Amino acid sequence: MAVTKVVPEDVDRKLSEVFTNFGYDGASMELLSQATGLKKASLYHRFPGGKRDMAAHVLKKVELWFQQNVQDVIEHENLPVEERLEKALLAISNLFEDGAKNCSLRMLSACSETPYFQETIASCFTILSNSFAKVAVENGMEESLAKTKAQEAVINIQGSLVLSRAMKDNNIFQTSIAGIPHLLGLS
Amino acid sequence: MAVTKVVPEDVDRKLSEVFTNFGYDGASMELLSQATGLKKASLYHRFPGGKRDMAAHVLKKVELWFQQNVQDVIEHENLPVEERLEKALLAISNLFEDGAKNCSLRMLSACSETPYFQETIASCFTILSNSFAKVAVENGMEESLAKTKAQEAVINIQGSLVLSRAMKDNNIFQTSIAGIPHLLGLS
DNA sequence: GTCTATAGCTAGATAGAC
DNA sequence: GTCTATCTAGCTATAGAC
Repeated sequence: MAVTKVVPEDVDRKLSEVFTNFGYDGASMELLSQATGLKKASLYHRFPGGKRDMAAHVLKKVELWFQQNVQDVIEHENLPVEERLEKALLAISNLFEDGAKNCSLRMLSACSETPYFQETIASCFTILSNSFAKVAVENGMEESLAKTKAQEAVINIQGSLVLSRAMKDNNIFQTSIAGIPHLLGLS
Repeated sequence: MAVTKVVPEDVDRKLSEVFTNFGYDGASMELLSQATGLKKASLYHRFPGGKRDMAAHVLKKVELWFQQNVQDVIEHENLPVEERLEKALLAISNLFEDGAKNCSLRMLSACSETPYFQETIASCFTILSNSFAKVAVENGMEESLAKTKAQEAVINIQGSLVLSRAMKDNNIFQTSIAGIPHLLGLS
């Protein structure tokens, strides 16, 4: 019998880590089992659809994270617009560990099961882009330009993460994040 | 017996396609065999180190491609600087099929074998970045700013490819490519 | 240099005890 | 709800004929 209970949030976090570090095909049931501390049969009990269910579940959690830590912060927090943006960007920096961690969205957006994940992945990018656009508009930028600049900000995050890890230089990511307020017309 | 000879260039291209579409772990020997038309034992004859050798070989070809189609074009072609940049950007657009195709560098930069590929992948990004910087400097931009802008251009290419495929909208990639001359101080 | 055949292993997935 | 034990299919890789 298990002496320590397995907390669901810990399981979610570990599953996310394995998918993010190894990709969908690289994340074997064995790795997922070792990381969570749950035997394979237990994982299948929680996720009857197997790996695909686990990855879909992880992505739904990521979507929720972006809603809470980016969208809600920018739309509903009682702070000046530049501080709401800073708070969201800080959360994003922490999520990606200043450029040291891969993006789960990207890691799961190019595998054989991607069609099952595509909608949630696109939703995450849309949340991010719409939130950035809201900041720019609130600061006086014209709406269609704001949408363009917001998409550029999302592109900068993804692109700089790719390069940071390929070049082993987290400054690339950090510089890109630091440039987003200016890109959106702030400061 | 084989009626048609297997041309090495075709094998290289097919190997690249499978790794680019499925990633390293998703590219099974069976898929690689079917795509090239060579049986598994024949692939091992050509690449004694197996999949790792194949991926490393593919990446060396990609590096050569960037040297010939970007670096050499920008450094040695007898054309005005803006036309050399346009030519290189057109080659890049074709390489990624206007945003419809994944980037092999990115697909191979996050798997268990990545340490063996890291140097070549970083070299490709460096070639691209240095070439863009050269364009900007040639056009009068101060050198350290040129380096920053060139890196932004590479980030835009990678990031827009990620987003284009996640959002199923090739315009994202095409718009990013179209913005690179301006980013580097041209037009 | 390409093939057929197969070894040896690990993958994802399930049965059934507790 | 977690476990041990196990199945089958697929994987990487090799042996040896032609």
